[in-house]
Amino acid sequence: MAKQNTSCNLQQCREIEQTCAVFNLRKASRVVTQLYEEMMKPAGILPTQFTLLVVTRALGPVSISRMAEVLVMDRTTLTRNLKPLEREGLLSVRPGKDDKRSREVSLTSQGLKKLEQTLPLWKEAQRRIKKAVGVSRLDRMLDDLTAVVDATWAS
Amino acid sequence: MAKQNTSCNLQQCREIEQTCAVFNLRKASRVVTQLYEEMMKPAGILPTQFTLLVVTRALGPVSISRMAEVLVMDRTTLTRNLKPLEREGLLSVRPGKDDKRSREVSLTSQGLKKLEQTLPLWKEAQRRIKKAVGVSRLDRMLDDLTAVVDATWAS
DNA sequence: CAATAAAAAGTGTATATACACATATCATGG
DNA sequence: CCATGATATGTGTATATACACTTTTTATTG
Repeated sequence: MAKQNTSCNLQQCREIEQTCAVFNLRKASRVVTQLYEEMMKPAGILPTQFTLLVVTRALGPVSISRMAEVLVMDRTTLTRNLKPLEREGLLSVRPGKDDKRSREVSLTSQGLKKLEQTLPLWKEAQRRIKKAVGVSRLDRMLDDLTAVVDATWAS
Repeated sequence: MAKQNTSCNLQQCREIEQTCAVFNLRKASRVVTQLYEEMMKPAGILPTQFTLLVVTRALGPVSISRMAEVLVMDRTTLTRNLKPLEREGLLSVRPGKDDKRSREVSLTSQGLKKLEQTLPLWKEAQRRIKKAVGVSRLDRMLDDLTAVVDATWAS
């Protein structure tokens, strides 16, 4: 009897592709990021950057650490991601008032303008993906994604 | 009457955070990637790299373009992502036999060994996330992620 | 108050991602 | 057979991501 490889045979590798959480999450992220990038191109902003503007608007002047916490993102990643937006004058990052260690991120008037300009494009992207996968499925997935973040973060 | 900002007010920005597909997908990707990275650390391999080994095993000797297609990843991204694995001797990338333009990716014996070594760690990571969010929810999410990829890719 | 621990942030390095552009090879029609 | 378009890949550049390490400032404690 020819002995099959017991571990990591073809069948098993196919199963991994289908069931691996990180692979499928990253794959979906790539695809959806592409869609939003395409839609937001007229505004000259990337979806990741749009997110930073939105969060800055929501949190008001906010420290980098606090913002990273909300984004569930490494602090140093955020520091670098702020750079292009700072350069474009959409955000300002200034020394904190009370605590000289901290720096506070604020939306500039240009940043607000960009936000307003991008909003309809974001809405159109949301409409597209809703239409493509269905509202109920999308809502369910958003709910599940939040659950995954909360549960994984906690563990 | 003090006029509120009609667009991009605080309330709206909070709603964007909660409903934005790309933001929530990327956030979940970050968190889950961290978990798998942590679990796979003993094997000295990153989850993204583990995925490439799995796909190479599943597809056998395969061209870069074909592999990128399966991964739903830009071809040039794959080219770069193969580099560390090639350097480590886990994959080989050699000129194609028939078509001199193409290059074929294969798993080396070291690569197979690494795959077998990492598999139990991957399983443990899968177990962890299943336990954290529940099997039914995870299965449902994987299903939805696939649907999103298919639907978005098509549109 | 001085020493020391804790907190906030930045930098060096490495990987992941994709677009625009360039190069090499293959296929096809005259 | 050769010109031309299609195909397979690589490179330059830019952003996204996080870890290890460092620096600066604040808080704690003896």
